[in-house]
Amino acid sequence: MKKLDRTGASSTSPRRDEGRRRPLHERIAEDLRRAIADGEFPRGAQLPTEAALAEHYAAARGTVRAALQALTTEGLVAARRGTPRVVLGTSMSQSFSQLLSFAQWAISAGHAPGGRFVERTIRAATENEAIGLQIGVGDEIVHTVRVRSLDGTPILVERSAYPIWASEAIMALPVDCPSLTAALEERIGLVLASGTHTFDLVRAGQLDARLLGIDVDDPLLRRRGVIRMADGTPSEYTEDRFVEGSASFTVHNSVGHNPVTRDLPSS
Amino acid sequence: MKKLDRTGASSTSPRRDEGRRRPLHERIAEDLRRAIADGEFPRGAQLPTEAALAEHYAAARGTVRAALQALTTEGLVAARRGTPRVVLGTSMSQSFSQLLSFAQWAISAGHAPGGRFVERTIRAATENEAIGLQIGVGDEIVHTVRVRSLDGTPILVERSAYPIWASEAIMALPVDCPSLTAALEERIGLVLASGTHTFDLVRAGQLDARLLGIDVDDPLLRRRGVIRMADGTPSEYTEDRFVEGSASFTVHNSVGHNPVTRDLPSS
DNA sequence: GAGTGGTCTAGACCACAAT
DNA sequence: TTGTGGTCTAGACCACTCG
Repeated sequence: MKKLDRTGASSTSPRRDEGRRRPLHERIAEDLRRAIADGEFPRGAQLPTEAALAEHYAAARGTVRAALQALTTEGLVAARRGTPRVVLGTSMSQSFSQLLSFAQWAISAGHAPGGRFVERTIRAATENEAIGLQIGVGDEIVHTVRVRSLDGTPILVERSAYPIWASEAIMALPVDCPSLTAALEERIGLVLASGTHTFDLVRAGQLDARLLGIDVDDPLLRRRGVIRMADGTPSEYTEDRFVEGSASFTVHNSVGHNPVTRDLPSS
Repeated sequence: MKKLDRTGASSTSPRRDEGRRRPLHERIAEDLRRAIADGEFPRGAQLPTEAALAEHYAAARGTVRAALQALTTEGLVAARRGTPRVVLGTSMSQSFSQLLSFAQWAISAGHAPGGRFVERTIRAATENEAIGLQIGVGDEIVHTVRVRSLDGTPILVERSAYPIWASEAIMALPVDCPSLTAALEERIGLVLASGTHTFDLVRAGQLDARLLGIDVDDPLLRRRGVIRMADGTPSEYTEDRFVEGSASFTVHNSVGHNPVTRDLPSS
């Protein structure tokens, strides 16, 4: 347990919101994640006890438990009464923003993301879009279609609906825009906080086939979902269609924490 | 907020492990889930404050926070400093066991689950199976193939690998077994605690095509994953292949809680 | 300024696992 | 029996939102 240090947050240059001291339980969680990823606690190993961690960080037990609970919900460790926690895996979840942003995910995976607008229009919301964005059917939205690529190869078509208050910022973007998430955060301070994602299988339509260079009947892995801001207001309703073999998605769940739902197919 | 009562756990007949009094924070969370599902707190509504809930349940604030954190990670509510929590959705996650068990999910959705063994053999583990079960390549496992149906219609083929210590119980099961999860819990006390699931898209092979009555090239939605016991020991490695249009899966994530990973395709 | 949720402390008792 | 994690309490201070 030598590597666990409390040094974190080297406040060399407090840029923007960054330099702000992070909560202790987050730093403890991060230390443990790193220690696990570095192989200090390999799969199957026992983590230090709550008491040991509390003493090491000079923290109360509740603070340590908050950190450990985070690791538990991430599927990294398992807990049982009577024995120290056990390491389940060595590196699982990526950062939150990496799931919400194709571009951030691609970069972290060592690939070059691309995004090109095929369509940008203002029109009335369909029923699915209205439900997702929590507005009325027929209310105006910004509708976009983008082809997104990895290292130059197109792998998905993205259809998105945005609330009308985002129209100006979206229309002002260049046609080639690898990360809309980053652009909107920079331009209008839009910060994402939570999301809901549904996965199923669809056939390519004529548009998908043409944009991706595949057959009209070829299957695509579809991810649909709503992205929300911190107060729960939806900021985006998106449908991604991935080419066969281009991506997969992994989820963790446990007794005390269940983010996944199985559903009968909807429209 | 009238409906929120602390009565729960009417210990009329403490059968098996059931009558055991549940933790207060779980009962609070359950009350709130029910109140939200019943429309008492519709989408967009504000939940009672932590202080109000603490007084209502005669509980400490920390206990109330534990309950509210559960709802947050389930994607039901969002929290911001300075204002009461907001309801995001009215019913999202199902119980944990419903994701791990096809049968329990089907029943809760009002359908009749079916399961028929097509194969039960003991053989050496493939590489994928060995990694999933954390054993050596070539170690003996129990391999099963089952066709599973909903209301009589076959909708998926399930291939599973179990550790050799489960072989006796599995071989003893009848050919028609709607819920293997329930059977194993009853017979050898196997209780599941956590899981990891990966979703992608594959083409049916000859076996799938024959069992499901589809074409060899038809696409299937694949769910692969490991199910674990409370101490982290893997008890099952499973690959499900769903017929197009027969099922979809939904996930929630948020800034403080990120169960989902996006991956490049693996074998 | 009043009230909210976020963080943290310092205890306590319990159920359970290992010895 | 000892030590673990699970639960719960009763405070405290802070950052933030809202009127």
